[in-house]
Amino acid sequence: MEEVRSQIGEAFRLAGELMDELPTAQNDPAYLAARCHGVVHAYTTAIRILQRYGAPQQLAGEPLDLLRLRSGSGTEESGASQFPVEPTTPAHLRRLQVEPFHVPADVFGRHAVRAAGAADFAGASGGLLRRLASSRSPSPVQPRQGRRRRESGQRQTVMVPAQRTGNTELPPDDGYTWRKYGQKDILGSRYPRSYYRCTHKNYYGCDAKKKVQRLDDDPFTYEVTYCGNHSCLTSTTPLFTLPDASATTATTNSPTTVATGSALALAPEDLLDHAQSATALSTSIHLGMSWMPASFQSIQAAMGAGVGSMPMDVSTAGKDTDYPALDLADVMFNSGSCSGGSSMEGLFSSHDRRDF
DNA sequence: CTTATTTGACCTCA
DNA sequence: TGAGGTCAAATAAG
Repeated sequence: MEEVRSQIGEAFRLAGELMDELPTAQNDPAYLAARCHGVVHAYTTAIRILQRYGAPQQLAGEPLDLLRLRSGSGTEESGASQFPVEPTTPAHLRRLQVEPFHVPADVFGRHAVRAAGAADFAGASGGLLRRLASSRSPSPVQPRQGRRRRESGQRQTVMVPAQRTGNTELPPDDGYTWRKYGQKDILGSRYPRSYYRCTHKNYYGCDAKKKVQRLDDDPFTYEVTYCGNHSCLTSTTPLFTLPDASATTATTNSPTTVATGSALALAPEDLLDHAQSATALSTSIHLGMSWMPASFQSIQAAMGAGVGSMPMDVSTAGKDTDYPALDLADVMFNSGSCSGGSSMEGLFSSHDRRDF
């Protein structure tokens, strides 16, 4: 249940951040879409956890099913109307290596790597103080075992643009939560390389890791190398299958979001199954993504009328005024701050009493 | 109190 | 042998 709370809280937090960023990011639909992806992902993860606790499939899947696009009602199925991924310097987004490995789709989000970036590049604190302390009392170093570097099996390198709003020095987020465990100056590189592993390593034995390094010739682009698969709970959730993943709009989306629209944890064969069979979950998410473009127009419209009214604008601007998803959105966006306190209780007080 | 970050030291491998 | 990857103590932050 803690994980559910965590995921729901994360979704609220992301939604709150998204609201805060709307004024500055309103002209960046690709970024906004990525942020919305993050919110959906958090909720989806919570749903999957709840399903493990025995929530009926139908009930647990409802919120996402509510996102399902009424295929007959819109024009979103045409490639040209897929959400407008900004052609952000395609050269920066190209994939360097193509191996049977897949990176998360949400490379533009930024919630997961907490505060690492600022500290990374500002060069903070603890280490220096510790150095001073340890210099006074150098402890004998015990030989340690198990530092294996081998397992260079699955590896994938992608180029990710730095954030274009807020703190551009924050390393890119990919929808997972990472914990930094090292930083290294690389020979011939102006910028250090940071090493991250999955936050859930200790809980789920998740071995996913990534290296993040800024490019020498383009400090606003990060080279992110993913190593290993996520085996943790949240990360096994197929993140997003972007609309074109199954066919139609390969030319309209950025290479990164197109080619990498699946979770790390998915093996190639899984991806095929994933794309072909379109499981309930992925379908819901998938269609939920398709729901975004129309919303953007509403968001843009809402900008002029005041952000606070956005949820209602979304509901009224959409073709389907009975979009049940809007109830979810309404809850999300009307929940006030992302701190989640009272609104979270409002949502889950009854569940808590059920003592999962 | 718990969790994340920093960073020097240590380990592996080319 | 040295570059790159990892560990873990010290520390910061919430």
